Amino acid sequence: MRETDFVSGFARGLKVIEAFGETRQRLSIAEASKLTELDRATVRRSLLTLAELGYADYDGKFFTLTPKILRLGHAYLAATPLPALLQPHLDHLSEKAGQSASASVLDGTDIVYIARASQRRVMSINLTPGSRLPAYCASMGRVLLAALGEREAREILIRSELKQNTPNTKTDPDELIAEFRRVRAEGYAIIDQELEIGLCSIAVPIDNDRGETVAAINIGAPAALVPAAEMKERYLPLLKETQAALRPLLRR
Amino acid sequence: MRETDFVSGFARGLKVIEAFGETRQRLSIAEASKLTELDRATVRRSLLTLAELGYADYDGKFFTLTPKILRLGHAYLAATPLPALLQPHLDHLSEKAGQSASASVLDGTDIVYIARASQRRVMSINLTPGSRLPAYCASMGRVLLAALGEREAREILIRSELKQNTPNTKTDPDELIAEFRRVRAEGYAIIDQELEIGLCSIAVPIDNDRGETVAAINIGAPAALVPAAEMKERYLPLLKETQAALRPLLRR
DNA sequence: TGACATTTGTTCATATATCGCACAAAATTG
DNA sequence: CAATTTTGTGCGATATATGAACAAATGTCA
Repeated sequence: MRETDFVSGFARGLKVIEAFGETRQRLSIAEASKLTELDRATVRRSLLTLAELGYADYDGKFFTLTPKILRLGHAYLAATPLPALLQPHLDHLSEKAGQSASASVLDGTDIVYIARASQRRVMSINLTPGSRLPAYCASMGRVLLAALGEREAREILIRSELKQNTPNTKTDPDELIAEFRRVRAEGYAIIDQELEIGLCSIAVPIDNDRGETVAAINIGAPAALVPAAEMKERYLPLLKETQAALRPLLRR
Repeated sequence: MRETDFVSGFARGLKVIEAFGETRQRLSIAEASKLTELDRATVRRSLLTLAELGYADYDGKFFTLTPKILRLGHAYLAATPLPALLQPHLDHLSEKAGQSASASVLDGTDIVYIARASQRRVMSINLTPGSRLPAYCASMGRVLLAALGEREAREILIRSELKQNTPNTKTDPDELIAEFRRVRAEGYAIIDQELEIGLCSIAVPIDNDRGETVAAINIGAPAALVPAAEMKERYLPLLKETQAALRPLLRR
């Protein structure tokens, strides 16, 4: 790509939108400038542009995003067949398991939820399409990283902030790589309260007809109700069933 | 705002992202140019910028959005307290009613879902946060338009494409305005298969402590199971309960 | 409180980058 | 294979980014 095929004003603007993501709903120009490491004048112009277009509100001091910004992400959810294709299968799976079922894909060091069928939410985490979790400590993340191959998986681990969320969290890259090898061999990943105390989950990959992994699906359950040891026998058959039902639908 | 406080390259880029929304997952440069009414060279630069940043894939012919684009919308959902605040109440409401419960806000002529607790999906519509429906024929839309006051509501109706989705759909502006008056007086709106045959819903406004309507919540049910006539007695008390529980939480 | 220091928002001139047109090349279509 | 559509690129006109300078607001400390 040539230098002139890049619209830096656009790139800067997107960076400004993402600056709101870090649990900051209101940003002053100076704050946004710090977060994005862009010049204050530049950030100001981006923010005023967002306000002019209705993507943000401005009270003279703080900018806040408006729901119109959801159009951008929705463009993906509406236009991509995968989420809509997975949804009814997740509903069915969730129904049969009596637990929440989700689907996600990898984006950098995170997994991104693209569909979800939830039973009553008992966990503190509120997950919807678009929600993100660190891949290294999520069952779907393990499955997706395992599908990448060792070198690429290791590169992502290096870029990840391997945080000890709970006493159970595995944070040693070599131990994780070994776990990916097991996941590849056995076809599923189980997380026993590595992300949050009280939460277990089990995931399997979703492959297209070429055998490429395009997503992962999982079932999450409260550890109090379903000990990690029982996750496999209770839910793996259901996940495998869903996996098999989806394979012929995923052409390309 | 001064002319020079507007970054048109940014605005053009956002328009390009939205072009994917119209159920088009793959766009060529020429297609995107037509949809956005932007010059081909401009669209090409925007698309290549998106690809360079990882928001889009490019196979040399077609561009597709990647899940990274969800970061943009998620910045809103994560940063705005309203969706997270509403979610547990919707879960509870959905549980008690045995039907799906949702929350939405107004964006132009559309309502935008910001949170949802779904029971098994029987309807053809797959709704997630970010999903949009025309306000004039949705129960939450009626509630939100009614809250605006007559002149503003009428302006939105004028801009709306008042489509006859089903034989039940009300499309006469004056009839709709009269209905808004009733909604304001009685505090709820019911839709009887105006959007889709077989789907009924009932909605109430969610006000903050100043009495400003900040969102609407609803319960949707299959007409086959719950006739429109029964929606009020079955669900209005539950909705009112949720509405009351939320009021003290919405300071500002 | 009031003086000083710091942070924040805004403006401006100018160097730089982008836009959109026109043309050429490539791909698609019938 | 000719006609049509789509894509890539060079260039002049135009729009934007930059960083310094200033003004206004905010914070700090005696």
